Amino acid sequence: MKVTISDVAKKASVSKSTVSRIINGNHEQNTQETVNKVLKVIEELDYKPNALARSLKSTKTNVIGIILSKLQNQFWSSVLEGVEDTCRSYGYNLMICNSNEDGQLEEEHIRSLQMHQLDGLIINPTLKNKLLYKKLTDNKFPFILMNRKLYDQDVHMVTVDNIKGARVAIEHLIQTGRRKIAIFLYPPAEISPRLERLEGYKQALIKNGIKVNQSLIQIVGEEAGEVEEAVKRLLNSPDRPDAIFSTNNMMTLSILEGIKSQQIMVPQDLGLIGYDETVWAKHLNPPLTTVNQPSYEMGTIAAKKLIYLIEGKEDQMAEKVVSLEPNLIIRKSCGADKSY
Amino acid sequence: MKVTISDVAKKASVSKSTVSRIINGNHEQNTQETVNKVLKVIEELDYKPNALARSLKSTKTNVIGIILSKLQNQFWSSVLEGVEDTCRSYGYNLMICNSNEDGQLEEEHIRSLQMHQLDGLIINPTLKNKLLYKKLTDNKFPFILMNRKLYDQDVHMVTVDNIKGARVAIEHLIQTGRRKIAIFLYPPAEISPRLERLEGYKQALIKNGIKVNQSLIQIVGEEAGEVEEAVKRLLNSPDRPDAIFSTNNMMTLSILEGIKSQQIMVPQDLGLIGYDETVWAKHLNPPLTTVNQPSYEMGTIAAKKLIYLIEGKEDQMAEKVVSLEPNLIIRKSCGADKSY
DNA sequence: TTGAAAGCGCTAACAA
DNA sequence: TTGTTAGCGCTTTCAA
Repeated sequence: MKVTISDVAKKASVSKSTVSRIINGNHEQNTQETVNKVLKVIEELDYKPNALARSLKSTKTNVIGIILSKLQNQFWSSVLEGVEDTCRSYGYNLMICNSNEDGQLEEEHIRSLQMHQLDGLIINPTLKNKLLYKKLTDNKFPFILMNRKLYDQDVHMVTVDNIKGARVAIEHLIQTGRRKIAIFLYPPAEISPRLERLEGYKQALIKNGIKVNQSLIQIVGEEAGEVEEAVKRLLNSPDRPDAIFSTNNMMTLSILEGIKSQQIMVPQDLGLIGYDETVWAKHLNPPLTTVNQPSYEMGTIAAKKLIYLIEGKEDQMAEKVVSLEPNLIIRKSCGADKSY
Repeated sequence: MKVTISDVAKKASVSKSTVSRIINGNHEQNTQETVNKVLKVIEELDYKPNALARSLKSTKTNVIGIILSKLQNQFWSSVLEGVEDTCRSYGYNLMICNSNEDGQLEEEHIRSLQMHQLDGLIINPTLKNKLLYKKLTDNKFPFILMNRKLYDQDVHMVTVDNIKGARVAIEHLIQTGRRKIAIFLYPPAEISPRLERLEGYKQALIKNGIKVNQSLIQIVGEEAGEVEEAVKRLLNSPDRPDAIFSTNNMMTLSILEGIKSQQIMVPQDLGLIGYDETVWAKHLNPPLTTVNQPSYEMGTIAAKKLIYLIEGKEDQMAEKVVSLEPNLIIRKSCGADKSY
């Protein structure tokens, strides 16, 4: 049997309002006696306030939502941990959805989460239907976009400087003597991390007087095997590169696979830098040089931003668009460390 | 401005009950005319029913909760994906919490989730306070335990056969000529996957007439560096093993680290098998032989079980305790594949 | 075929 | 210091 505030009130011989005041900590005016009495009954009955009823009145649920895709990617599970930790420390619960990069699904999730009256939303947007975010803004619904930029709307975002991430990686390759550097990308479409990494790649080349060679820009599909095939093709072409820059951590594993099948040695014959630091990067053969993104911080910052927004503490909040800094973790795969 | 059922009713010149019937699909008795009229207004106003109010009446939220720890471990993110996919396909939302192996925190999460009137809970239990699960059972609160067994209570569980997982791994090592096989474990306490993996290890040895050597059973703490140290110590002791069985995927990376620092070759000098298949296992040097656990299935099964339980479809549900089968993925690190 | 009204469990304004 | 009451947005019984 569910125990409600009325049960507590009855058993303690007080009114519901008194109980309500006490469970909400507004008992400055109550006798210590009543407070103790009520607290005792709450304990005895193991009374748990119904958050639904409370929220219905207060129009505040203390629940936020997060819409992600590819949970299995370590980058995202790390972001999620950051969000979860922050939510807990601020007294919020978290609802999680997986959009799977499907715009339709993303829309359904947003709708469903709004029906549950969530206080706000953190989204890694699919960008398939930009009207979605526009509607949220129009409804004054608090939300934060993460990782991918929405260029033409003035919304809160937490991103990483992807131009810099790519530039630093490519410049490092150039400094250690590589000249024919290939970049591997999933189809950029309008996805800013992909576009920006390509941009950073080009900037670094141009700045160092190296001509951008279109055939070294490899845009590959996400189906199994496509990356391996592209690597093999490229390594056997006249444009064979002396280094590869991979822009995704899963993709890097496939690239390695492709390289190995060609009996090519990393880093002697080919330098390699991957995007995203992971637990396994340093255990690959050779240990992988990576561009590290502050994923956990991205989660904590997005969550804090959202909570400030919800609680009207815009003053405590950083700029509307936060851009985090990536950094290069140098190991052996890029060839800078000559101890092989 | 929030639009409520009253707004719709007013604008459509019908009563709230009529609107309610229509949004819930109970409009067999309504004129097609009224239905269309109301639907049109709902569209125009972009009306979204308030799930809080609805749930307050119906005492059903269509939200379930999951309490995990170590989200960053691929095993768990894969489980989570299974749960999420299943929830979506059955029309449930998912609240996620991280217990961080902290019994106190676990209790707070359960309490908080119950306050939110969740329909049920999936838990990877810390087992720090068994009364917690007892109370859930006493309250007839639907919940499923995952991965770790609760031995002395009759509850719903989805687990993997860890005795078998370990046995298969060890038997494979024995068959390929290893005799001095070490096992690395985090402190087992009452955690069934750890206890069972140790049990499977012993069973396999005994069955093959190999004496269990206590100094080859390495129980190591979870602090950074402890595993590496233990590996180094063991490899330089008189009891130096000819194979190592790692019982955790993170631990395996540390073991590899320790091995490398000793200039020992895997698998020539030392065979190695790790627990849990991961995206990176096949890319390690040498490619890692692993015991694969059906993690995604564990998630889907746990979620389905819970939903059946919530919806009173116990008949469609498998046994109260489901045990899944692990399988060995043979690569080079164990030494069976002699192509080195 | 539709509507009126009670009530889910809680909070808060107002009254005592 | 405490209680009474209205109402949050919805569903559902009962009546029309």
